[in-house]
Amino acid sequence: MTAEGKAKKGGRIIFHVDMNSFYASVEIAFDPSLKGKPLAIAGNAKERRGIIVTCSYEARKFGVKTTMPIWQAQKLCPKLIVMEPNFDRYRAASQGIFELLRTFTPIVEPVSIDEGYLDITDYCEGQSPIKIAHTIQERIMDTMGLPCSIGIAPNKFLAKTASDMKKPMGITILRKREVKDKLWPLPVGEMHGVGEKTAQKLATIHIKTIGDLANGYEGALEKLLGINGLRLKERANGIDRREVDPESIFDYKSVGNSTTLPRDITNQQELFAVLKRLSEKVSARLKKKELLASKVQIMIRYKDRRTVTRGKTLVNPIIKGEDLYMHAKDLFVKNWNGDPVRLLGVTANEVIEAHEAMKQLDLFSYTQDVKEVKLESAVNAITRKFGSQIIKKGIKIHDKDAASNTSFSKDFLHRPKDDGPYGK
DNA sequence: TCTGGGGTCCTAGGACCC
DNA sequence: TCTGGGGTCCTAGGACCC
Repeated sequence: MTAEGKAKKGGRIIFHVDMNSFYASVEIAFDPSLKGKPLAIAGNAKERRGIIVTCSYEARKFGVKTTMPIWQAQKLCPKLIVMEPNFDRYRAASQGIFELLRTFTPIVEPVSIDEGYLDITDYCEGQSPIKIAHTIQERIMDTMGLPCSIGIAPNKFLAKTASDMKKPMGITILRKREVKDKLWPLPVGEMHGVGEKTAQKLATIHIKTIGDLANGYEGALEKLLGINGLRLKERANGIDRREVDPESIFDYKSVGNSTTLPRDITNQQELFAVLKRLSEKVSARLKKKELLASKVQIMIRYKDRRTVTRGKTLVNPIIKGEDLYMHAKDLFVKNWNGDPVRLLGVTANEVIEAHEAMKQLDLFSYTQDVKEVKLESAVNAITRKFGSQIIKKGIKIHDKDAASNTSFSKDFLHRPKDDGPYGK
């Protein structure tokens, strides 16, 4: 059947492109002398409590794994080279990759710094999907020196599952009719969307494999896992109706920063100082994205890892560091029980677009560069005049023109994907 | 010497209203 | 004497992912 025929029938051709050991690969591409050596990227490399974020395949041979504490990794591999992450470098590489991907189809949905979905159904131009996948893989390698794996399937779930099956530099096709043979025999915990807790719950109703889940009784699944139980059953049967959405990247819900302290702290002034620093960080990121916070939330994790979150809704949306700090501090003093603190976090929730808010209210012309606008005073003026509710209601979330100008501006601060259960 | 930091989505339970 | 029932909205916590 031709690509056109498939599209008419409703069948899609979805790619999932997944960079292999992304941070480590970028470092190696940047400094080729690292090639062939066991390399690990670790957050907080100098502090205690640092963990491995990602590592090269050479390091994996020693048993080094993502989320492993640094000291443990070094015990397994004494020659391990440990580097701190260079996020700017990774973001730049990521931008290059997604720009390249967009030359194949405009329907590209980045899901994190190192992976994304493509819908190439209407952009094959007579070529076979597998040939296109090879071209993509080669181009990313030739132009940036970075390896990736690609999954090809009729939907997102199967494409993602497929990209995990062969690493590094794999290309895997997963057809719906192959689900029974290739997925059903696997332990249910290897499915995307089934973590440790869900796998434990499923075991209580004797669901151990993906096949068990695919044939599970819907009533029991819904009782056990809610709506997610039904969704998981569908996925286990190879069904996933989610579309590849290029706009989803501009849909921010929250912006937050948190930090695990080098040691547990009980001194209130010290904790205030940390909250202040976090508030400034969040503020800087909000300003960069031209967003305002309608809610502020803090997170406190105690020595025993018990974690408490507390938030409040604001009358007027805020963006300034001092404002965020004021509310964070207030939440903290009202909710801290005095125990030693291990982690603190500050998050801006229910963020709204300042640009859109202002545009909507016609206080600024459409073409005016927001960067020239004195955002804070403008926002204060708006909220004084109209109140935050009006701003919220006036927002148009998606705007193609605004979106294209800020292409790739989304912060990709996620840990790159570790090679999954099928990884070698 | 255990276990980071960035997110999203879902749910239970309470407040409130009629 | 022993207290409705439905709906909505909000908050905090949990599960999951990269």
